Amino acid sequence: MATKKKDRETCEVLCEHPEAVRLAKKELIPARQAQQAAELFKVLGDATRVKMLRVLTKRELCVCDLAAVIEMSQSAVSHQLRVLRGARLVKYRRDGKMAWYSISDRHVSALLRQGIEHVGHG
Amino acid sequence: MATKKKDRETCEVLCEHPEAVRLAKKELIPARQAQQAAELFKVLGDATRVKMLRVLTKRELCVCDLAAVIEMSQSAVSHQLRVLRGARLVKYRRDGKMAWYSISDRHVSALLRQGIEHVGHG
DNA sequence: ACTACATATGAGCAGATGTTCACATATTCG
DNA sequence: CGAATATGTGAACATCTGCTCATATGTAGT
Repeated sequence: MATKKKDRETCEVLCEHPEAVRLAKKELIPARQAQQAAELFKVLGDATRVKMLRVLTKRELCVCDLAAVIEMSQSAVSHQLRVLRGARLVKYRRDGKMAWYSISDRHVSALLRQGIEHVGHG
Repeated sequence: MATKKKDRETCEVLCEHPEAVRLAKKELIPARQAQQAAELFKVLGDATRVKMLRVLTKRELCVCDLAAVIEMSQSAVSHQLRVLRGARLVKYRRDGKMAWYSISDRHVSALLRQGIEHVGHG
């Protein structure tokens, strides 16, 4: 915060296309929304979490099984599940000692799939 | 690297659901593909870049104008454009002193829109 | 109660990230 | 050429991230 300077006006004044700037500014996404979207993408922006989410798209798994599948320590997986839970990308269900996780909803798996497909044919 | 330990076997052996693990492992996304998808999402995982891409979805802009629109220094914007260019998320066109940028293709804007929409109604 | 097991979490650390600052490059105009 | 302008980039810096390790929490069975 407190990063807003008036220095920007220098640029605005010097810019070749004040009209384009004015129009683009009106279409600019609100900072809060950009931040939220960025945070969503940031959570998806880790190979471990991508693998986890991909697996959880297909089937519900407990923490230990998930750790075995992606070949990471239980601790690491648990930490990442916390992140995924915080972003509401996974569903959580407790059954005795076990904690079962699965993908949160169709939007999440669609977003994930779209990202994977985008690099897949590249 | 070199983080692969045989400790994992402990977990695999102890796990309650070896069958589920075996099946899930077969469906597991290749590490390379997960890494690429994660890198794509990582690039989208920054509020400044989200704002930039959003603006560039609507119209082509030069660096200076883009800096004015999102109220960031020209240098910061240029650095981020380098990242976006590296990920092939933006198109680049040079015209004299100016460099014009716009969104790369429909897939990118779709992915971006989907992320923004996902947080938008939350 | 105690033990065994599944999961969660805090500290610490190495590596990545995003901004600023200073300067380099490149193009246009006089 | 030299000055002005637009953009690109390296270094330094503070901050964030994801892992490991140790330990805490919670649950089931004896």
